[in-house]
Amino acid sequence: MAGRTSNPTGRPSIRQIAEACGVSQMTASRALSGSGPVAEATRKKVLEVAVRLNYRPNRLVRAVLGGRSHTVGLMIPIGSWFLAEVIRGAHDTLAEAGYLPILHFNGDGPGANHDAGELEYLHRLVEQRVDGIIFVPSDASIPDHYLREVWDRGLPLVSIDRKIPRTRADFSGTDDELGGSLVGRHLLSLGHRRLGHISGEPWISTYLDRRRGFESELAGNPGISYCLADCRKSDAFAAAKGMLARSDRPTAIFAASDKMAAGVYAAAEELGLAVGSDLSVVGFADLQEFAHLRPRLTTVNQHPTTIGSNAARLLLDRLQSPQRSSEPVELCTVPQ
Amino acid sequence: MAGRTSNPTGRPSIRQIAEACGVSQMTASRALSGSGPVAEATRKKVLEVAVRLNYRPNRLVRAVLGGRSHTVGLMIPIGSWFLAEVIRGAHDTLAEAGYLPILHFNGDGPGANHDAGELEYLHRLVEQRVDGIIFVPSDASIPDHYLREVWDRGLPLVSIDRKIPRTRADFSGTDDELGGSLVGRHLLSLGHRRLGHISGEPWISTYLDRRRGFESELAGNPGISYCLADCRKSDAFAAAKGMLARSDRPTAIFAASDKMAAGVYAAAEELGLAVGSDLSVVGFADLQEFAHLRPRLTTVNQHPTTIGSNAARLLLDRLQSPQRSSEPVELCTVPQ
DNA sequence: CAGTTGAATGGTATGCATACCACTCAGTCA
DNA sequence: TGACTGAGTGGTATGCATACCATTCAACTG
Repeated sequence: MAGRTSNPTGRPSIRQIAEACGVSQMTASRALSGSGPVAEATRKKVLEVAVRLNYRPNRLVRAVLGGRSHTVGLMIPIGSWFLAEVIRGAHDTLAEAGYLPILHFNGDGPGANHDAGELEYLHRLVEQRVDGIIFVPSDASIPDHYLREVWDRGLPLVSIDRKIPRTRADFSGTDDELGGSLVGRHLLSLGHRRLGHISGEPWISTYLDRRRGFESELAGNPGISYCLADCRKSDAFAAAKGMLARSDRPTAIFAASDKMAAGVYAAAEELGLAVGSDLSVVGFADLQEFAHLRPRLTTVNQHPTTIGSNAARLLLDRLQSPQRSSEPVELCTVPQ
Repeated sequence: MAGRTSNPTGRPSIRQIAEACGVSQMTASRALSGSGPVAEATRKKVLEVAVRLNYRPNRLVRAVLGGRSHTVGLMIPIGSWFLAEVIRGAHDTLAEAGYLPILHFNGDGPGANHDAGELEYLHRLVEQRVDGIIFVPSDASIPDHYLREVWDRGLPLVSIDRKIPRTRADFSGTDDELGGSLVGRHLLSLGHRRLGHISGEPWISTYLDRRRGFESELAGNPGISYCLADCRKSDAFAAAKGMLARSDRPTAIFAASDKMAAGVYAAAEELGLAVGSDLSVVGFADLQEFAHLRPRLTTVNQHPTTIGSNAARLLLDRLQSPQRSSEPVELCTVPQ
């Protein structure tokens, strides 16, 4: 029963329906979209034939005609549970608004080479005529020129997790400064007076903000000793070992990410220090990957699904009221 | 310098370029695609103007004309590290072949209600004219009628991780039977003679195959005592407790997934049994979420990126040589 | 010089849904 | 009866890149 009609694509178009019913394409279109007067008998017949032929309207054509594809580009590498949850949040909010997310990222996750891959990916999304782009800035210093290119096309941009300077992109992430100060308050309230902080790449806003919040919280208190290690994410183990080998070693360390916190655990183990009694460790992110660390890691929840959902919301707002002139918007989740 | 031309979408089309150069659209098209003879001077001018106007070809139009969108629907809920890695693998392989993945899944992950959401999502992907669909069957028994609808449109389908009966879909997953037998062999070689197995939902091929492999490995050996718990994923804790409370409790338990293995750990802890000495536990999946279990969980690596990549490869093969008649293909990664 | 290449170009149809216009025909009112 | 309404329908243009055909004009061949 392969009663396939003879159009090139082999899929039923509105024309097949019209021909099968003996009406014009226009009438069929009106009946299907309910956007005009159609005789009841005609409407019934068209709908019935549409169901029988398993007709589905072509969103691509609508996109070409209307100039909106109702798709959004997600340049988010799925490298961690955190980003996977961001994607989930963004997807759900977009889907509810009738938008579909197109995933396209630099395979190696944040930190991969930009100028080669990422720019090409961006172009592919533009060629696919996405209505906007949600992206995670890479670890490298951001070559924002190509983002400007996208903005110049009138495509709204939302950056996730990290703010990027000098670019007209909205932002969705955690209130990192508040998060850092919460950690400071927490450790002080536990009675710690010798504190350490292991920060990340110093050009990433995320780490700077957490550090600022943490340090400003300590600043008001007398009798505090504080040491700072300003390192790459992957060097946390070495940095922590250096910090813990000192005679006046800190009794509590705030690691700017959970991954670094795991490095601190490892360093403590190597030096024969017991996390929990000899040393308190606080992380940042509440990553599932580290949920089984023992003793359990104290950490800051960043609500990644909310971050993703907020990003989608920001984008949808731009799409629904395109006042291009308005300033970038920042939407932060409250940590912990 | 908003020298924007006056076309409705506000984005430069090939016509803008042609007009700006004083040539026909055809010549511009030829110059840009390099698909015909163009005078060197003309080509240079067209390319220069294209760069200046920041022209990008419209893939949607190409899709409408050619009947192929070069997009693939990914109905894969990002609920776990495993599936996130599958998505990553599929993305990378698709991207390399010039295809873009469109993500669309039932927000609640596997196990969510099918007939309502999932069918609508499927229709949305069809309306977006994806060239094929990669999907993860849900926990529920599969109502495959709507998949048949997709297949009838000529869209290739690939199912991930779980085989679904009576449906013409290719399959990419782990060789679960082999995996199960590997676990059996491993535990026997360690000298265990009292073995337990905690299996999952009995209508999911994954669990059945692992169990079959495991049991057939034990079958040839004399003097083995074996007990089986056939439960839902979430009941593993209770099942393990029941198993371990018996006087002839097993010395080794094979849990059909890492999550269940975590349940076994918890049960052992509650009963005062030490994992490692009193009890050996083996999981299945090698999930990052459970990488920090102590003592370290013995588990079977399923190579999720390879599974995703294989799924994409199967789909691309179908798209490149559309012999619709050929039988479903199964591509399995070798575990461990 | 008629005729044949072939490079370089333009013209037009294609796909598909929809916006906008025009038309027919019944019924209504002055 | 002529002018009007409005439901129901068809015609055609729209967007944009490309496939295919037709044309021009130069440089050749015989």
